[in-house]
Amino acid sequence: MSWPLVKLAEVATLNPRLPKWVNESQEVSFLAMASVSEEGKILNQERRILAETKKGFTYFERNDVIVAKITPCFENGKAAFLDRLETQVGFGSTEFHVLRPNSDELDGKYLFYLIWNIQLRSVGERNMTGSAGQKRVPTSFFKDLKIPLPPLEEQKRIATILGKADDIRRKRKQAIQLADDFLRSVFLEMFGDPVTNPKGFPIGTIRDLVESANYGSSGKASVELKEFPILRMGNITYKGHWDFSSLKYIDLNEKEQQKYLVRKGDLLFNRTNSKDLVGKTAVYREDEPMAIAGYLIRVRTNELGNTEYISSYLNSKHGKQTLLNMCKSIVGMANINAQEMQNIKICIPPKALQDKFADIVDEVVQRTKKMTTGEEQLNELFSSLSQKAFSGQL
DNA sequence: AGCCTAACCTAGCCTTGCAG
DNA sequence: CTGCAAGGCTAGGTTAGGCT
Repeated sequence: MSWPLVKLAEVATLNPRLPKWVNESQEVSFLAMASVSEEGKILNQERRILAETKKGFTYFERNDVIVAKITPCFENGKAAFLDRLETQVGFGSTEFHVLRPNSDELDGKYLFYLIWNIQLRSVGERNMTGSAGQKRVPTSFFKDLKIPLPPLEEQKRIATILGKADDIRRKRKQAIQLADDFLRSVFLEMFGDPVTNPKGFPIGTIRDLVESANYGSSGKASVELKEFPILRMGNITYKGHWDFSSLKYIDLNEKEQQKYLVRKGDLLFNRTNSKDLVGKTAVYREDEPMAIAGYLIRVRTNELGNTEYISSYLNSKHGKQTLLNMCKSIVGMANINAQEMQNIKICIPPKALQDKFADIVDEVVQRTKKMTTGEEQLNELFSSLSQKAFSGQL
């Protein structure tokens, strides 16, 4: 059975105008673009008095659906169903479209999942208008959008099923976060707080643990497929994880391969970035070799150190603070060179203890990897579930 | 006249290439 | 090796011009 297709404009109001009854002294929730997550959630609701809200901001109400219109927020899935809006009336970025379902015909949560599904598939992309760098989805896209419209009760059923699938997906994400927290507490338990060094380990510098610290290749990275993927600063996340989603490539001769390839267990350090992001650190844990760009430093340890220990140290709260303090008084951009990085003070626990910690990290990482692939499968499941739901096969 | 939208502008941050 | 300038990208602010 497939549902009748109806123009969205017939069952919802698009970008409604501010009604007269709204009072200037009234308190409203304010949602900037950044307060809506790509998971379709509201992150924080700022409270403002309406009179202080500058003219031109977008008006919406509780139970509306808002969708980012500007690229890339649209493609990234910035949208939300405002059932938890803390005030009846809200304002937000001008880059939102507001969709207000007619309550007797269209369920808000159903509409949200429908729109979100379209967003994540970027069906709207070809309808975007504007200059190359600044594209937006025009209102006409939503006005003319034909949506499948089952009876209200059926819409609610579909929204509930999709909501549950979405919850499972989110819980999986939380589990991955928990693994992170777990490793942090294992670190603390094994080595103590690095500030107070309660276990009385000898204190040295990272240099004491390092065999070599080399810069990467300054060769130009190419989007086209070449012999080796090349890791750039964006591939290391702030938390010290890997994001291989946008790789570039490079060819290397034999000599360069020695210098610029990373292997399992190498530590990588981002030496140039903004103040907050300089010093992003992660351990490379893949089997196949990759190259590194010039603004990354490849660190290999000697018989006293394990890269997992150093990485966890630099990714700890204290480590992050240390890095931040090192690049003080530099505006806009910060550098920490290979020497300065090796000057960082660190406790030196026995190698066996560091190795034991690395084994635990390894085990947790392997398990998390399985969960991450599970996460991808869940994303696909959710996606195909949505397809089925909206075509009347659920 | 007032409203709305597409187009344009900009600040601030992030990346990258490259000179010394 | 290293620091830095240039340029790109994103979110969000402003404006011109068309429509009612």
